[in-house]
Amino acid sequence: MVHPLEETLIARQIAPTPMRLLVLDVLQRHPAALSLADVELLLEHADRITVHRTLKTFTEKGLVHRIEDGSGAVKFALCEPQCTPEQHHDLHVHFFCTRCRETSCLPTVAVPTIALPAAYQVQETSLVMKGLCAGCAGIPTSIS
Amino acid sequence: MVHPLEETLIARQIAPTPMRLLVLDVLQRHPAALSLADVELLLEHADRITVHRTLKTFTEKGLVHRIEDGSGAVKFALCEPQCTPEQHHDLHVHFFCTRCRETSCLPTVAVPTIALPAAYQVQETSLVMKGLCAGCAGIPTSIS
DNA sequence: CGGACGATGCAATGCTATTGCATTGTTTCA
DNA sequence: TGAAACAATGCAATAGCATTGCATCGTCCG
Ligand SMILES: [Mn+2]
Ligand SMILES: [Mn+2]
Ligand SMILES: [Zn+2]
Ligand SMILES: [Zn+2]
Repeated sequence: MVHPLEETLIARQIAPTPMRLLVLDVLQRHPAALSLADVELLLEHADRITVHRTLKTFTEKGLVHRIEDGSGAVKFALCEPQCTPEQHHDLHVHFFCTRCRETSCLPTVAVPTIALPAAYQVQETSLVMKGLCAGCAGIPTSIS
Repeated sequence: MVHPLEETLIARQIAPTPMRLLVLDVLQRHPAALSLADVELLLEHADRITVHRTLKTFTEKGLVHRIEDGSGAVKFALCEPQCTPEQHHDLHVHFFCTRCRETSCLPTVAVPTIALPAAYQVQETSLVMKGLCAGCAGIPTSIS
């Protein structure tokens, strides 16, 4: 009997090393998407470069997807189980909160199909909405 | 009679300095969105920092909009005449070509309205599509 | 004239991402 | 088992973009 975290990695052809299990664990525990710096902070003594290469491997194997939210740092979030590197099944909208700077996947909000002039060959669509998240919406920006 | 470029700046409450006129001119001449480095290259002897602050001023005054295309560098493109810093009227899709790395505004392709769970307060929507542009679509990636 | 203000330009810094390279750990196979 | 082969790790260094600090310059009043 293998640990569930190990199974997840093995299913994606990723050798389950201690560091990778730690990174996967922290990704699973956190609802919001995490940047490289976030993971580094949450894994107190992890080397930044190793985490970077771990996230790169995860991305290449279809375990996580990259989110460019305009915050300056790329965020990472777990993919759906049926995702592969070639074919992603979690083509959803992402939300970036301008107050708490957290980025979330919105699995229930699919990216709509957009028709482009025929000359374009679309490979990928990224839809990021910015504003106040559920937690921040009720809080005024400052007490004045 | 004032020069048309000067009129454009004055209409946006921007003092028409020589540097600003040069940056506006290069933005008008180029169909694709330009990064800070692009403008710096096109304006041979311009100081990088001054161009940076010029683009920042233009953005704050509603003359240009920022495009985060995931290329690593923010791109800038002219807004429609009726845009203001508070209210943009050019909420269109942007296209990033993965081959020539050019980013274009698609003024004819509007960003669709996306319904989010009520708790979210949306301020802005960014929709970037990636693939091959009209010019690059016909060209194979390499001769093999 | 002289101060106030904005614009400019050089230097320095911050932040994120990435590469080089030596070391360590693990698997393979004779 | 033992050595080669390979993968993973960690430290150092570098690259690239963005931003800030600060002194200077120019212009516009008063
Ligand atoms: Mn997601
Ligand atoms: Mn645009
Ligand atoms: Zn928030
Ligand atoms: Zn192209």
